[in-house]
Amino acid sequence: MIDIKVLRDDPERVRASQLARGEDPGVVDAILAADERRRSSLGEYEALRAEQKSVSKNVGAAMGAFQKAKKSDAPDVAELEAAATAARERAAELSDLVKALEAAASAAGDELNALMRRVGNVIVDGVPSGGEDDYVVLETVGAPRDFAAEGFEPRDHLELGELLGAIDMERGAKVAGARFYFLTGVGARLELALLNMAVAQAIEHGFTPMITPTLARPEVIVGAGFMDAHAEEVYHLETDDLYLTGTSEVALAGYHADEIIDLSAGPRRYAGWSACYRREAGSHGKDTRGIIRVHQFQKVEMFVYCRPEDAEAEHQRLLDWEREMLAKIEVPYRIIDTAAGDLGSPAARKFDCEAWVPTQGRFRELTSTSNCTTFQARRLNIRERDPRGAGTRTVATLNGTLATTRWLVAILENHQQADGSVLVPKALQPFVGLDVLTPVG
RNA sequence: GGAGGCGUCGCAUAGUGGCCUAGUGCGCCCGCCUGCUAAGCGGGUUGGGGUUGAUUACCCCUCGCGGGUUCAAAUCCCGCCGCCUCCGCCA
Repeated sequence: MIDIKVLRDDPERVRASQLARGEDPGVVDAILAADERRRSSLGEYEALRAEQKSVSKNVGAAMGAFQKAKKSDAPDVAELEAAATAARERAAELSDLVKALEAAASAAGDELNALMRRVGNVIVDGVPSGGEDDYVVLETVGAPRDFAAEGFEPRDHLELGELLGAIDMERGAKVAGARFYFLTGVGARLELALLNMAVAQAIEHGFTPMITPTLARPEVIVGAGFMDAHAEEVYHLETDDLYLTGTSEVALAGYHADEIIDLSAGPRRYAGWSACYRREAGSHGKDTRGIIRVHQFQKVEMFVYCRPEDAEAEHQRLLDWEREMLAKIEVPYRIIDTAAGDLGSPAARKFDCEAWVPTQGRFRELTSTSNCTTFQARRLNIRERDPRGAGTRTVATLNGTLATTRWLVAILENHQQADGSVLVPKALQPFVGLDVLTPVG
């Protein structure tokens, strides 16, 4: 949810953001009108409610006087009773009116909220306009290996995984269906090593490691923004009305929901380790081979709560920490600035790091870091004491990937040798306990 | 799975239909007093929204959350969430 004050003060900025996202800028005017209706409706209700309260208080006094007279058999009992009854009747009329006005005000509020929910976060200046293909490449790091010059045809990650006894797709399908898999032997070791290296790096940079719930209540999923564009992506457990989270971002965003947190000592940085579940609806036939696109995987995710004015600098830091991880696995990659239309509603800017996958001859996303500014925190009601004075204000949230199961694809393919063995990148060696993965008999 | 209890301001607690504009204590903040500190004294101390150009000020909502009964709800009723106790079951 964006800040309605921004929309009131600078509607043009919101219109421009909507246009860049390829969404309806007209919703801005609809919101301004609905906001006007809500405020006048609320004013009417509150005025009458104030009157009703004072009248009702008089009823209390009249009733008191009457009861007292009745007890002491005073001569004016009948008059007092009549007065009390009359006052009560008048209060009853007012009460009905107030109820009607309250309903109207609440309906006007609902209408405004419904419109507000349709607006994505206001993009950060500089985000490219357009859709999925309109990203801007910010930097390319490293160069792809020339396998032709080395004299062999690279094997894809699944072929390597099977040679090494690291990946078993067939049995994954037998147990859980398509897009499920077993990591076995060195595959399991490699994933644990990667995730442990990510956690170690996070700790080194002051993050608090977290192991999070992977089921979340509806309000947390909605608050984190996963019921907008990703609604079809989320597994739902109907009997319990819980959702399987597609990333620990959900749990970490919900962690401080409805709290006023203290950021005076700097950002709160969490590194969440969790299994992630995605339905991959609508991607039938895409990436069906191997572990590139699967229903369940592991991820270490950075999640930060910080002051709104620090969010852009923090976003750069998250990107730097992602780059540090990518450097450790020694694969070529590029960084893209995602276009507005491909951001998803909570993000104001998103950088993806995409690693080179030799057998596909293209870059594939390994990390994604989003600056959600105050959008996510506003929905989840996460605030801080305003350092500039009285009151509270909404904090900013950001997230970014440190490692996922998909990274194994890039590691295996980029470090393979002609005989099907795979060299373990130096930084990863102490975590795996091996220098090289060799094919099994 | 069954039975019961509880949820009030940062913390502790009072409040069982109108005197609640939610009291009291602790903590915290401001001031006074005081060689210093402590004590003492006085004041302040939930959050959200609205009116106003802004300040002051005023108004509405907020006693876990959402409904309902009533002229009037912290208080009565219903649902949900959370915590606790006992029994059963599983490990």
